[in-house]
Amino acid sequence: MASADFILGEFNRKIDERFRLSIPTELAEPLCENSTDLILVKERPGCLSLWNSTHWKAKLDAGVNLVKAKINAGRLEGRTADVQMLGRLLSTRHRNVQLAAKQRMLIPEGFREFLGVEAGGEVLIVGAAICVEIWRTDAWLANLEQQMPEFGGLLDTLSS
Amino acid sequence: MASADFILGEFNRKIDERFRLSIPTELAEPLCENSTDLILVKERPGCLSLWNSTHWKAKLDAGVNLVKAKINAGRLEGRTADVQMLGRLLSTRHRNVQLAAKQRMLIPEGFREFLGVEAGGEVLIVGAAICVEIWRTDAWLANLEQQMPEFGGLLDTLSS
DNA sequence: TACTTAGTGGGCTCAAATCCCACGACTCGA
DNA sequence: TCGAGTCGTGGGATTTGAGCCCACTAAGTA
Repeated sequence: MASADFILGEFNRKIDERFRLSIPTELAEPLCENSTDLILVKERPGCLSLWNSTHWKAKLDAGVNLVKAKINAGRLEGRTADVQMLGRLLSTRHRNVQLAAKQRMLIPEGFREFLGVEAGGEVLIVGAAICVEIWRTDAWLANLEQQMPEFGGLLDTLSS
Repeated sequence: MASADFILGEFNRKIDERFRLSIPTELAEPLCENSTDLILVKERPGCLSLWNSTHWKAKLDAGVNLVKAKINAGRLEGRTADVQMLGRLLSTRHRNVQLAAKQRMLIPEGFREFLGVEAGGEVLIVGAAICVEIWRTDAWLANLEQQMPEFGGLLDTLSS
């Protein structure tokens, strides 16, 4: 990964009548270092994340290759169901999207329901260091309430 | 930290119809030693704090840079979710602001609700030794009531 | 009193965010 | 096969808000 800076910042945005969302320049720029190709991922109900596609591929391939190696080595014989589920998730969890002019992207069918925001609704766009997250407002608040107290400890753990 | 003096003093200020707030000269001067760049932080509901950006960076960057270094070294591969959470919290907790002419700053969207003061409302600006705090009046009073009795003991502990 | 300085209000401008419309591809049913 | 409706895409028009600047006022000072 480039020794890039963390992607940080918090913004309010409205979703179009046609489910388009414009990403603020501060976040779009570091995200699209080399291409306007992005990966949209279902994180949890009420939250999607956006990744630079090359970073994402690197991250994903590493994991997938490990699993493949294990399968080939016969080390997942008894775990067929788990492997199936992994495949299923790989299929549905993420998708390529493009940033069009004005940094606009279309939130595809399937991701709309997951995000849970109707056309014309509001979302929060948040920099999450290595990616950008799109939050339904109430999910964001609930999550924040829960995690804010952990902040100090988290920095300690990760940096130690 | 520079062997600067403590930043002290208490002032009433009005927040503009446009959410502008002018920082008293006594507090703004020591805060802006070298630049008009400041960091605005969400401390607790009803209270924001303002930091000299170089001091703040020193305080935070130490930890953050460690995390960055670990990421670049590939040592947090399995901890993506934690890194994301850290970034998310970094994004929402603080933001750069600038002091314009007359030491006026704009309280950004997101911090307004947190402070809980509507346009045209009153706040207290308080020097807190190493930073400046902006308080909603009632939050300030509640806090004061609770902490005042501890003052004597605190001075003893910190100075001994 | 005249002058200076700090705090506040408000006008102007520019850029960004949002609104809105038009076009073309595609689907579906008659 | 054709027309109507839907959806993705592009781009112009409008609005909103942040930054800049100036004017007014009140308080402190010579």
